[in-house]
Order: sequence, then structure tokens, then C-alpha cells
Amino acid sequence: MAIASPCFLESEDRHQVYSRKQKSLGLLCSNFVSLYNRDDVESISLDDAAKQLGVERRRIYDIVNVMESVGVLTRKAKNRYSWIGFSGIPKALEDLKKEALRDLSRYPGDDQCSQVSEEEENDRSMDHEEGIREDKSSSGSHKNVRSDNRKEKSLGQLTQNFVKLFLTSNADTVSLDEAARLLLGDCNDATQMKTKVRRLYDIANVLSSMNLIEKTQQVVTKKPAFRWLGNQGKPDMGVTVAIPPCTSQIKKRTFGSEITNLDFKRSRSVSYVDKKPDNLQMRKEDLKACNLAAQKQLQTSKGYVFGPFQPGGVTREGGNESDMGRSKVQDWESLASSFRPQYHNQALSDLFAHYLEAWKSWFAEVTQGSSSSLQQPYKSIINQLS
DNA sequence: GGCTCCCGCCAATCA
DNA sequence: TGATTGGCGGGAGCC
Repeated sequence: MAIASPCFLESEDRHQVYSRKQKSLGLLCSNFVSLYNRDDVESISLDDAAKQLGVERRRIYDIVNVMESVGVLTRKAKNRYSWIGFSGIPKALEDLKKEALRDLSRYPGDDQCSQVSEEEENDRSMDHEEGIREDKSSSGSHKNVRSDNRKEKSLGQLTQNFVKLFLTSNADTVSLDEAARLLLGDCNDATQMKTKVRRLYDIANVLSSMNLIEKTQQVVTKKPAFRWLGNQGKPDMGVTVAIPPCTSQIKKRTFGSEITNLDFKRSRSVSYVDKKPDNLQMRKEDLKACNLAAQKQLQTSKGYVFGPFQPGGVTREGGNESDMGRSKVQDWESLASSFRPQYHNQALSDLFAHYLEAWKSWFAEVTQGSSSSLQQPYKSIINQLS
């Protein structure tokens, strides 16, 4: 991690043009991760983070709330968080998925996520957060109601509900409008929608920067939307920069100064997308399949978590052996014999090895009990790839 | 001109 | 009661 000299940056700042991108929450999140994603980091002071990153504390609250809700860090005390790291994401997502499924069984046929989440949110604040943020103002029901209402609208809770949409819905992509509508339930108030979408933009930026989702377009409408990338964690953050405590106080927006983050394009790592069916309506059988897929996630010795595997173009559910198309098998076979990638990059080699393993297990599952004549072409491919 | 989302006000909550 | 937390929406940058 490179931390530029603050004073150097400040002198450079004067010649920089104000850019929104340089101050985005996503970039701030990347810088935050660069700063703290180390083995020796246990405790994080928000004051310190704000100072190091050259942003006001308010912005740190935004990103830690989102990060906490996906298990990257956890609140320890006032102004203090402990760093868990990206290894905490799979567990948090698993918990979220369980909750979402529990919600579904509690509200069969109800696709209004907001309604589901309200009750569950209270459960979470008690057990998941180990009572740290337990509502201590238990005297007076009005206060409780207000507090719950506030919690319910929190960025962290909204993040979890947003993530649940991906974990349990059939949609490949979700636009923020759709997400806002689903999370708001029956409420169609334009102002509330606008506010909710604003918050979802904030959340989406942070989640994108953690590679949990990526921005894309909806196929039909071409509207901007987000696709779930899964919980592969964050392999590498690259070089980022922390910033200008030379300017002792945070000023109001002034153009051409206060560059708090350097702009850099992170190359996205390969994503391992969870299997996604077609529409946003949650159905029990889909959820079952979704859960099954989650159980099959493979964790490599490197700590990366890969999504469920299935060769592209093969329909597994609802298909039978003969449907798999012998011609397709022949194609793979010829491809495997003619194309042999050489990966000099260790990460790619690991990834390839992972997929080979996944392919083998998928093959074993699919061909279980099938005729040996059907098995033969697959075996041939595996042998060649090995 | 609509989308995106930074920014900071200020209310709620905490210590 | 001062400090911390964070919901909220105005409005500016971006496309």
C-alpha cells in the first residue's frame, strides 16, 4: 500500500480539477480496505480512519455501516470497530440467506421484502451483533418504536435487505428502482422512492468496490442495474492512496481542492456468479435450488470462495442425460484437445485448477448411474485437461 | 435533462 | 450536556 505524503498531495491538489469520482464512496471504501486489510489490524478508530483518508467522519460511517452488514468488520465500541476482513463475508452471506429463507417460510407467498425484514431486523440486532447495539432505551415504548423505525431505515439494514434480494431472487440483475420498490413494499411515495434510491446508490458503490456486485445493464430495458458477483472476497486491492491531513479541517465543497482519493481503475477479478433463474419473483423451489447451490460452494485452500459450478450452456435441472447433446460434448472434446491454455499467473492457475475439480465433481454427479457410453466423452475431456 | 451520488444539516442516541 | 451516529434530501457533476 502506498500512502502519499499529505503535504505533497496538498500542493498537487491546487492544480487538480474537482472530480466527483475522486471522492466517491466506492473509492473511499477501496482506500479504507487498502488501509486496514492487513493481518496486524485488529481495531479501527473511526477518527483515525477519517484522518488517514482525508474525509469527514460522516463518510466513514457510511462505508463502515455497509461493510459491517456484510461481515467485513464489526462494531466494538463507540468510535471503534474491529477488522474481520473479507473472510467474514461468506459467513455473513450465509446468515443473510438463512434469514431470508426463514422469512420466506414465515411469509409464504409474500414477496414484499420490506415487510419481512422489519421483524427479522430486531432478531438480528439481538443475536448477530451480540447485543452491542442492543437498544438500551427500553423504557418507554414510543422511544422503542422510534428507535426501531430509525434502525429499520439504517444503511446497514438496507444493505442487508438489498443483498437478500440477490441471494434469494431469481433475477440476474436488479435495477435500483426495482430494488427500492421491493424494499419499500406497498409504499409508492415518490419522495420515499427517491430517497431509497439515493441510499441504494451509496450502498451499491460500496458493494461494487468490494466486488460483491457489479454495475451492468438490464438486457431488455438497457436500464442500469446491478449483478451479484458472489462472495469471492477481495483478492487484491492494488495501490491506493490516503490523504491530506495537512488541511486541518474539512471545508465545504471547494472545487479544485481536497482531492481525497486518487482515481484508479481497479481491474475486476473474475467473478463467479451464482446461478440465477429468470424473474424477480421469489419461488420456493428457486430458493431451494439457491440454497443447494450455496451448500455446494467450494472453499479453496487460498481462502477464496468460488460459486457453484456448472459448465456453460448445460441445463442441469429439468434436463436429462440425452438432452445434454452429444454434439456439444463432441465440441468440448475437440476444444479440449486443441486448446490448452498456459497460465503463468498463479491466480489463474489456481482458478483453472479449481474449475477442473468442480468440473470433475459435477461430472461425477451428472453421470451417476448413466451409461458408460455417455460417460466416456466426459472422461476423455477430463483426462485431457488434467 | 435525467441519472448519479457527494455533501452537510440536524435529529436521534449515547456516554 | 457534549459527543457520536446516521437519516435525509438539496443540488452539483456526469453522461
